Amino acid sequence: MKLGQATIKDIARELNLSVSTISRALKDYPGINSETKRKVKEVAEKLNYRPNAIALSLRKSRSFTIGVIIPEVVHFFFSTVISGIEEIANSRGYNVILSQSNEKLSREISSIETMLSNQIDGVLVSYSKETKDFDHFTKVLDQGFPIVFFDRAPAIPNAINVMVDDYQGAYDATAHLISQGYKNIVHLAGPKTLKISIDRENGYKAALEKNGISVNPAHIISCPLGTVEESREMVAELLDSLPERPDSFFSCNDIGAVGAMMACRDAGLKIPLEVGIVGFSDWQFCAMLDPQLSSVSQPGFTMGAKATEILLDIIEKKLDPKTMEQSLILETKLMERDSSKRF
Amino acid sequence: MKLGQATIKDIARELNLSVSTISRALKDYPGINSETKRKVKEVAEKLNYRPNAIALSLRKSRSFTIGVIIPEVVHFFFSTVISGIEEIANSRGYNVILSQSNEKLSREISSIETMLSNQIDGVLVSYSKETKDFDHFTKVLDQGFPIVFFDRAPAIPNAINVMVDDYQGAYDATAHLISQGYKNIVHLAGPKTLKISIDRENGYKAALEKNGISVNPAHIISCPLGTVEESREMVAELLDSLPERPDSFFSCNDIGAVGAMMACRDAGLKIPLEVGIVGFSDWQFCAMLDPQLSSVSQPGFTMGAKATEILLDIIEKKLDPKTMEQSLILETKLMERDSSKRF
DNA sequence: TCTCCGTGTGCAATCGATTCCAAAACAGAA
DNA sequence: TTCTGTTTTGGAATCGATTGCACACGGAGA
Repeated sequence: MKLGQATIKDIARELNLSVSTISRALKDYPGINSETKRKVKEVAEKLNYRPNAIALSLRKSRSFTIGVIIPEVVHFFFSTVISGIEEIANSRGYNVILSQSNEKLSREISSIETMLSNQIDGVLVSYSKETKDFDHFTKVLDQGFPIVFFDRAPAIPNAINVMVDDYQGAYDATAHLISQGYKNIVHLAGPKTLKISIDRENGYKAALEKNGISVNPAHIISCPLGTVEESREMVAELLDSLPERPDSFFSCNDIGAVGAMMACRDAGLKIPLEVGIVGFSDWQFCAMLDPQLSSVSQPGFTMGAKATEILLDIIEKKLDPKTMEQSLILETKLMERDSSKRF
Repeated sequence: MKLGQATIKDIARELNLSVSTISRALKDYPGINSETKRKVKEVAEKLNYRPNAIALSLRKSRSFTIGVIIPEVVHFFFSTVISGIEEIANSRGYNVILSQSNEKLSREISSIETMLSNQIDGVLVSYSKETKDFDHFTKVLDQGFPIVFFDRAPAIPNAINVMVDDYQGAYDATAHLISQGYKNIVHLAGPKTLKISIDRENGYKAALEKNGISVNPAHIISCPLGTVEESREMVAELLDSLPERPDSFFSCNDIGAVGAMMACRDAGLKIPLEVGIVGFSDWQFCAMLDPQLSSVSQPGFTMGAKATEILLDIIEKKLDPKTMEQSLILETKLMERDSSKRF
C-alpha cells in the first residue's frame, strides 16, 4: 500500500476509470452503472479510502469546523460549556477547535487570527478579563463572519450573546438570604470589566432595596483575583473591622464563598446559625462541602449547546443575524443548601 | 471589498502581477524587486489579506493540527491535561481539535475517523472505559500515523504512553496511612478495564505487604461508577457489616473519598481521629473540604504538555517512535492534609 | 551586432475532490 | 445502414498557494 492515505486517484488507477467517475460512484450519483459503483466501492474499501476533508474545505470554502475561544479550560463552568458545544457541534457534523486565552488579550487576538486563517466557519467567544476594546471582533463581524458570544457579553451593538440571567440569579440569592432572616448581607463582587460582575452586584442591590434594606457601600467588597485566599482575608478583616458584624455573604463566585466560609469558621462563627453563605456557579464541590454550600446554578452545558445551535444556524443560513433576537438569556436556579438555611 | 477573504489573486489583479510573484514577494524570496515587494505587502495589508491555511494544508499534506480524544472535558484532571496540551501546541504553531468520547467506544471510533479525514498530523488519546479492543488505533498506528496515549495506557505493543506512576502514588498513600497508625485500610477500587485502576490497587497491596499487613480481600471494594453516592453507600454498608471496623480508606479517586468521608460522618466517626481518608487526583476542592482531604496529586498540566511535546517531535521527525522510550512516567505527589493526619 | 549573464517575472503543474460540459458507446427504430 | 436517443464515462476547470522551469529584458563584453 502506498504511504499516506489512498485518494480518489488511486481508485481510478486501479480500475482504469477517470476520477470523475469514481467521485460520482462514491456519492451514488445517478447515471453511473451500478456494476461500476459496486466495484468502485469495493476498491475504496480495500484501499481504506477516506475522503480528504481538507480538499473538500478548499473547494467548498467551508471547513465544517468552528472555533472556541475561552479564558481557561480548567474552570468547572467553562468545561461544562465546552461539553455542551462539543455535543451539538459533533452531532451536526462539525469539528471544534479550541483555544484558551488565559485571560490575555494578546492571545485572544492571535487565536482568532489563526482560526480565521484556518477557514473556520464561525466562532464562539467568551472574552478575557483584559479585553476592553473589541475591535478585533467587530472587524471580522463587519465582514459578515459569524460570531456568538457566551457568558461574557461584549459592548458591541448587534452582537449575538448567550448568557445567564446574572441579575436575577443574584437577586434570588440575596432575597433568599433575606427570607432566612439575615440582615447584614455582604456582597463579594467580581472585576468590573465583566458585565456579569456588574449584573450580579445590581441584582444584589435590587433585592436589598426591594426588601426595604438600604445598600451599604461598605458591604460591597471587591475581590478581583477570585482566589480562596483573597476572599478569606477580606472577610476576616471585615469581621474584625465593621461596627456591626455581617451576618451573611453573597459571593459572586463559589471560590469566594469558600473563602468566606473559612474565614467565618476561623472566627468561630456557626454556619448557618450565625452566618449564612451563598455562592454563584454551583460548582461540583458545593454539595461536597460541610455544610453544603448554597449556590446559584448556571446551566453551562445548555449555554454551550444553545450558543452552538445559534452559531450553526447562522452558518447554515437558517438564521439571519440581522433580524434575530440579539440575546438569549438562560435562567439560573438557586440551589438552597445548608450554608444558608436557618429554618 | 469582495465578500469573503482576499486571496493572493486579488492582490495580483490589483497590481497586474502574477500570483507567483505575489507569493514570492510575501515570503521575501530573493530575486524579487524590493519595490515590488513593498507594493505587494502594502496591498496585502490594505485588502486585509490572510493566507488560506486550508490551501497550504492541501499542498503540504500537513494541517498543523493535532487531535485530542478524551473521555470527558468536565473532569478536573482532564481539563488540566487539555490546558497543558493547548499550551504547547499553541506555542509550536499547532491547532488543537477536541473530541470527547463520553466514555463511549463508538464515539471514540467515529472521532478518530473524522479527525483522520481532516488530515490531522497526529492525535493524543485517553481511551474510554468501554474500550477493550484497540484495533481502531493499531490500524492507523501501523500506517505510521503518530499517536500518543496519555493517562490510560492501552495494551498495544510499542505504543507511546505518558502516564503518572499510579502504582507508586497508591503505594505512598497507603504507606502514609500506615505511618499514621491506621491498620484496617480499605481500598475503594476503580473499574478493572483501566490499567490505572489495577496499578493503584497493586500499589495499595504492595504497601500493605511491605509493612507486614496481609491483604484482606474484603477490604477491596469495587466502585465502578465513581459517584459520591456509590461510595457513600458502599462505605456505610461496610462500616455496618465488617466484624472489625475499618479505620481508614484509600480511594482510587477523590469523588470516592468524599463519599467515604460522608458515610463516616453519618456514622458519627471523627476524621482523622477515628478514620483516616486519602483520595487520588487532588482535585481543586480537596483543600476546600473540612477537614481538608489528603490526596495523591497528579501532574495533569505536565502530562498534557509532555505528551504534546513527544507527539510534535514525532510529527516533525525529531523523534523516531521505533527507537524511543515507549513510556514516560510522571511522578505523583502525596498531599498530606487533615483527613489523614493524626499526629 | 551577436552572445552571455543576471535580474525580475510569468506559466503551469500540483495537492484531492467536485461538477459542468462534452463525448463515447450502445440500443433500437427507420 | 444510418439516425436518434439514452446510458455511461472522460476532460478540464476550480478552490488558494507554492515552486521548478522558462522567458523577457537590459547591459556588458567580444
